[in-house]
Amino acid sequence: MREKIVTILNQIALILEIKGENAFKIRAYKNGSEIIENYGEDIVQIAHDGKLNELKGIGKALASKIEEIVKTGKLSYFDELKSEFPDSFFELFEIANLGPKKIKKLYEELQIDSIDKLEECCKNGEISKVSGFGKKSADSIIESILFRKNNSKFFRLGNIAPIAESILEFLRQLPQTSQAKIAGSYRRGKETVHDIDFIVATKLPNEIINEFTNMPEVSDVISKGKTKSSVRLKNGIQCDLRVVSNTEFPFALNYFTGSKAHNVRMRSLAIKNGYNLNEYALISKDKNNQKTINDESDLYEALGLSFIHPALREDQGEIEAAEISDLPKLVKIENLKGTFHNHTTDSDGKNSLDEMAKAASDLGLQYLGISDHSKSSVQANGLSDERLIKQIKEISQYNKTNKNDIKIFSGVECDILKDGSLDYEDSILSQLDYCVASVHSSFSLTEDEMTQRVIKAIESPYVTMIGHLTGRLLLLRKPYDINVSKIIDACAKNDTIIEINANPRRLDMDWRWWKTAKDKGVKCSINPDAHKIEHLQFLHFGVKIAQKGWLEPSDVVNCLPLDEITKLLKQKSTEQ
DNA sequence: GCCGTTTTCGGCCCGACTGTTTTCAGTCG
Repeated sequence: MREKIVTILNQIALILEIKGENAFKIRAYKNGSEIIENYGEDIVQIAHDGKLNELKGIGKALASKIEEIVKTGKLSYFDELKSEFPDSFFELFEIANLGPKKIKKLYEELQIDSIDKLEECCKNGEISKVSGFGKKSADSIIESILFRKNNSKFFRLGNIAPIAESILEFLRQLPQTSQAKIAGSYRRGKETVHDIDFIVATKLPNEIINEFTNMPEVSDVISKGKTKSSVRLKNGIQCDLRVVSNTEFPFALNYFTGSKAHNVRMRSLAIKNGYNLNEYALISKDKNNQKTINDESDLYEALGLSFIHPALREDQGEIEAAEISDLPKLVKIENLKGTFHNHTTDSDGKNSLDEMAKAASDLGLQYLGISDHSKSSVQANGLSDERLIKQIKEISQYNKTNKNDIKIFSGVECDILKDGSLDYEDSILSQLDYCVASVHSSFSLTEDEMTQRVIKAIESPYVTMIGHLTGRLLLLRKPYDINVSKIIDACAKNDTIIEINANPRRLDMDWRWWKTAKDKGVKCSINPDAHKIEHLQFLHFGVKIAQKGWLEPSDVVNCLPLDEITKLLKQKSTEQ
């Protein structure tokens, strides 16, 4: 439903652009679409309660439209607007360098209302009849169409992290570089990004830009100017470079880190304080009040704010919190003392218990939870009752040897069966230190059925935490229908932990929900879902997501040292 | 269409690059 609202509001904005409506009205719809997309609670519930216009940016008009969508599944205003255009029309906005003005022209003069027609008109040269479209435009449109066919628009954070970091390293070691950082949604730790933004401070911009466009990873140069350049890498992702002076660096870094909504707040705050803020400077209207800004924290301070961690810059209350120095002290990777969701060769992992234990110990962890698949996950070589009991004994033996100086907890990733029951009898589950319960089958239940199914598992005294709550695979598979808000309430009531599955394909539960969960007292466990030793590194992505969800070490159970986590797990098992 | 510590009207961020035309409009971030 959320997705539907987001799409409708967004498409209304596009149509209004075509119609040449007031730019601020268009912005209001785009804004509304983003607000709904990023809102951390149950938007359907809020709509039912008639509380939509309590959200900043959603006024009367948008609220009533969203309510109509929630109640009827459609919006008559939108249907009316849309009736003039075929569905395929909206594809045109996905073509790079084509915006509303050009699309309008193409539509009016050549009746282009789909990508197929657009491609045809570019190829047969007809497009040059329209003023403003030359050969270069036609070629670049054809190229964009081809790219869209071959690549999805977004990339997973985990997939591009290695190349992003290696390009950053390359830029940093250039003798002309004085500072370099990655900005954009990558820096904010978004789960998917559509480009990587680099900011470099130098006195020799031309040389930096030349080095950038000549990197071996580059497949083509999209643009190249005096202060900025864009390239496409061989793996398909776009990289943007901004070159600035040392003085401009903190402003450029801040501006291009965003988010857009955060920037708007920053700029209006600047105006309120008698400044003008842009990507190059903070200019005081009063010449005697010019501030010295050496880094981002100086900038925040100048605006009366404490430093806001990039992960929080989504205009989700961070500005208000920074004004009263009430920002969370975010969890960091070094706070993690152990982790729980990990597989071994006993089910579908690639490394043995001993290898996993050693790798975890090498990372400095004090404890490692082993949770292989349960028997219903036949495809993953799930453990039968006997094999699980055997593993429990092996782990107990292993702990006695104290090998690798790490404590192993005996767990299982237990399937939540279609009716919400668990994959083992209580007599087996009670022998474990903990249990991660996950859905691995029957994904297409209705929202109510799926929600009830998972709640039933949450209510089991043997379930310690819920694994990959929505089952989503980023850019591959949608989350299954589940009412996250109700799940959070059930977890709060039953003292059940929710995991952040740190596998970059999942990053589930979504960061947008964590603030709500935290406020309700639900604890988090950051788990790599490791199927081999290298996967333990996924914890880094999990921490980013936790940071985006405002989580502090005290919200994350695997920040507890060994003695305290042992106590917590025991407590849980004696409640039964 | 939204918003309000100048509050119900009047403002809402703006600079760089490209491709086209020939001084600028459109797009992007």
